[in-house]
Amino acid sequence: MSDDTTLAAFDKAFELVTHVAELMQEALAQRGLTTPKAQVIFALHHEGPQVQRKLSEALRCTPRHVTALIDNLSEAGFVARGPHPTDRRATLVTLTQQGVEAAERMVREREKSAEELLGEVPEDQLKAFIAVADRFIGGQSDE
Amino acid sequence: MSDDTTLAAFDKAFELVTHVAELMQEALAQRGLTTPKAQVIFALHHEGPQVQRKLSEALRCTPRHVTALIDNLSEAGFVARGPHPTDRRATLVTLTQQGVEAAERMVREREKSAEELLGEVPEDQLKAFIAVADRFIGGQSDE
DNA sequence: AGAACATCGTGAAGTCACTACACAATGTAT
DNA sequence: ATACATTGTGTAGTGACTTCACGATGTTCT
Repeated sequence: MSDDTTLAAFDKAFELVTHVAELMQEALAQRGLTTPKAQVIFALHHEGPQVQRKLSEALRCTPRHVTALIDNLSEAGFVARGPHPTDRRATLVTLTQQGVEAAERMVREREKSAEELLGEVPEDQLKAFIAVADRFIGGQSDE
Repeated sequence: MSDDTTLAAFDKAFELVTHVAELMQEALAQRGLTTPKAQVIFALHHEGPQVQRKLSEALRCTPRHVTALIDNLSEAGFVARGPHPTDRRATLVTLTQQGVEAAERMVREREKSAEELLGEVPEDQLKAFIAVADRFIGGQSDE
């Protein structure tokens, strides 16, 4: 059947992964960020201030590492620690003004990049892309 | 309003990247490998025995790191160091039997996974996927 | 109330992937 | 023969991330 195309599409997905991962890291590095740090900023941006424990779940890393991440981000001025209103063990992490601006800038750049890269692509192609991507994301057994 | 679809496709690409990267790492970890180690094995598999310097270019990492990688892979039995026929400074890295088997197994699994995941997808959708992926990748692919 | 236990964040220490620098051995050019 | 380039590796360091132990606080149970 279309085995060749199937394989080509499969390989292309890996190529895409490599390439996009690289692009993303470069873009973030330019702003002094790494992927997990950006994840923190995004999490705070659209979930609001959060406790570190919650962030560690969102990033799927240890609470200890979140401490380090927040140390780093707060030193760089993106976030700030504050007291939790009811639980005095917890600290509430909030985006600073600079953090909010960074988040918004990244959102705008996402839109700009999407338009630049895919603006001319016909809609049905995009939908096919999404459909195939969902195949990857959907069914899978790691065994 | 293909803008929405454009953004959706863009975001989907990132989702795909995250997901596939994870899948790949899990699959490799099961065999005691990491991404760069697997790259070494593949490079040797379809380029034949190579000098470390060459591998460092293929992996775009420092020669020093290749040394560490090969130390590791050779300890695990996947590759072996041998003398270079003409240049006595260089060592020639070769796949062991176990290394060859690992490479072949991974190739087979790639085919199996491709079939499982994308086997039922119509060819024109796959082609659209590839076309869109190429938009991301742009004008350049190394290798 | 007090004892027992769970939870939040962090210090200390370690692993792992990776880098920069220095260097000995070898190859190449003049 | 001298000078320089190149191959691989030791030493040392960074950065992301983990496990373990602990003090401070919150919760529950009698």
